[in-house]
Amino acid sequence: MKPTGPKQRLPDRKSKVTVREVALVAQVSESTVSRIMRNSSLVADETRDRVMEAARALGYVPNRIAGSLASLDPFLVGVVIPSLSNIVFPEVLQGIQAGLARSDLQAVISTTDYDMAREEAAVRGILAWKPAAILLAGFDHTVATRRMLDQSGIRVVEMMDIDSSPIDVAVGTSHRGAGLMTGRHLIAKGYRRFGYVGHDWAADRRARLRYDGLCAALAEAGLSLCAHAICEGASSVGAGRALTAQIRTEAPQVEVAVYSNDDMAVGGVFHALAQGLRLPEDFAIFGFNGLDIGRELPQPLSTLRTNRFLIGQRAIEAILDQPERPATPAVIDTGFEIFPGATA
Amino acid sequence: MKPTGPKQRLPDRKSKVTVREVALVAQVSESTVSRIMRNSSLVADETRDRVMEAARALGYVPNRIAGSLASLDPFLVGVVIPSLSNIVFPEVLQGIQAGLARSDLQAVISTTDYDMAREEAAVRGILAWKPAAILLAGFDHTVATRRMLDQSGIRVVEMMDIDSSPIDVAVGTSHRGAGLMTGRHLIAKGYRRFGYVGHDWAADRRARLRYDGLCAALAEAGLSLCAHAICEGASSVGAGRALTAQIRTEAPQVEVAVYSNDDMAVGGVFHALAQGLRLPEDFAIFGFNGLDIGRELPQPLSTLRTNRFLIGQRAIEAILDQPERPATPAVIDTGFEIFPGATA
DNA sequence: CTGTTAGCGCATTCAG
DNA sequence: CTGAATGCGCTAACAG
Repeated sequence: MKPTGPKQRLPDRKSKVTVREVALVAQVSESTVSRIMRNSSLVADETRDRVMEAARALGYVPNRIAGSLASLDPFLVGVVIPSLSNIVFPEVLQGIQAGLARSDLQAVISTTDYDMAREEAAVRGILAWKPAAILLAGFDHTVATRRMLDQSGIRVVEMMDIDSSPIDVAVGTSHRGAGLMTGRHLIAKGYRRFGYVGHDWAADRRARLRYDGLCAALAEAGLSLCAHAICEGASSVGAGRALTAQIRTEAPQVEVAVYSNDDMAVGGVFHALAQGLRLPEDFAIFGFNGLDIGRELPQPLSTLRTNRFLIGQRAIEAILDQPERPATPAVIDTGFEIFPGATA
Repeated sequence: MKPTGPKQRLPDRKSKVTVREVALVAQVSESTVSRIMRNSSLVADETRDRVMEAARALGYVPNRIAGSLASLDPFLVGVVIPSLSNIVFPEVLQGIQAGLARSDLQAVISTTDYDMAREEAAVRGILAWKPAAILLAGFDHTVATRRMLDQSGIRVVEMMDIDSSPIDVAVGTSHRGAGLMTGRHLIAKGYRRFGYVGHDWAADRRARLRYDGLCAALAEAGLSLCAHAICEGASSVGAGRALTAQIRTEAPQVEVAVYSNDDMAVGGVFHALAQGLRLPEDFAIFGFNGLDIGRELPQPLSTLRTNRFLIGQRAIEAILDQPERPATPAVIDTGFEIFPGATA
């Protein structure tokens, strides 16, 4: 009982099947296949079925490289972030992926290791794909990067921070404001002797902004920091733990330490735990970010919560809502809030 | 003193500058520009300089969409991972970015939320870009995904796990082996009453493999688990903490609990800390992954370390070393090791 | 509703 | 060493 109809052989591995093959099998023109693949209406159902069947049988996958070239429509969005080891960036990426889910855009992602020259290379490489938009972290870029971004005419989102003037649109929160709020909150709680435990500012300008805000708050109250402990390199639980030990030795009078972020602060809590210090009576700790881990500590970490997921999501929404670059730069503030916790 | 030569106006924002414009300005043919932009040798230095200058002045950015179409060379590599909220995946991405740094490939990244249908869509979307390779997590794919992957003929790397037969190449470690090693190690240390604290297996098959390995090790010694505590949904410090409280109540005889991963285990440590339990005398805790956080706990977490960064890096190296899919599937074992710690 | 005709911007033969 | 021609695979007007 062998069927007599034309047997459709499965395509060889790697044999490229294009609109042409599909059109031949379905007995229609290439344009018709193209229309159908792009859900263009105005196609007879019967034709559509025939074409879809042929496409399925052949395992046809439309070539977006060709499609994008022909239509000049963008199908990619570039993302350039400093790193993935700081948990906040994966969180931003989650928001980006969530925002992208309802569109047909895909993300090309590069990391720079906080190196502006690498950022420049990444931006150049991504612009070559004619993306719908490019998302970056922060406002520090080389002049060449800035020039490329500007000339590209595409939408540019500077994420995380809103303390400078954006090229196009900035999405994030005010880190100086966060520092200020931290200081005022702790002063209101009665603290007077402040310490600061931080990591390298060269790489992390936003940590510097928060520090500045904190100092401003102290100055308002006629106070100033009693002690500093700053490590080289990136923030980490280990560094926070070590620096806390150091500051406790060098400046035992400090009542409360403000940390550059929650990773560092968790290190501080671990030091306190290991030493049997009572928090916040013997020593108070205040972080920044509102990481999940902080909430699950034996005593929840006092910190200032920001929403990194929202930053990524809003960034995508902004470019989806308005694909053309507007005449004047905009700022989208994703805010922050004090999380009282129990360590300060 | 106005120069008389032809003034080169800076291009308008968005005015597309192509090889054509550069060729016109530099007084050469488009082919010559193309050669130079691609570092092809066989070009006179003088010509090269003239062209480069023109390109720079015009702010020319080669269009990779067109380039890729014309040359049929791939410039992208696709990455499809379940999520970014589990820290291990950003770590894998770090390795991927590191591996990519020395190549001219860029990564298109999609997340699936552990949904095989979304994985299928992501794979389809990425294959449309004709990537050099596609990197996935695990071995569970829809038949359609498998078919596309197979027919694409490109390199396919299945990451994380090496407990099944790969389509092309698998890079990761044996999770069943890890579970086995965990059980044997703890039995050798004298533990006899085991509990298990885990998260949802439906989403995380590797957790299941580790569990199976653990049970096998217990069976070898004529033992079996005294207690289970499993939560719905993803792993988290909070869940680990809550389930630890539960298992301590329901099965107080348990000497040691094996956790599905370090996030859960850290939650267990926090519970112990909050309850004033002595680790490991009153209760012992063993994790999986070897996250940084575990090492900085007041008592370092006993766990089994894997190297996620290495998985990503090796995956990229594999495809760079051998761009053609080999005849027979391969396995790259990135290994694991016991980290003794102090909690078990 | 469907087919035909032109490119998209570049890389790649080939000639010179 | 350089230029002219051809086409990558697809979409976008146009006709019909």
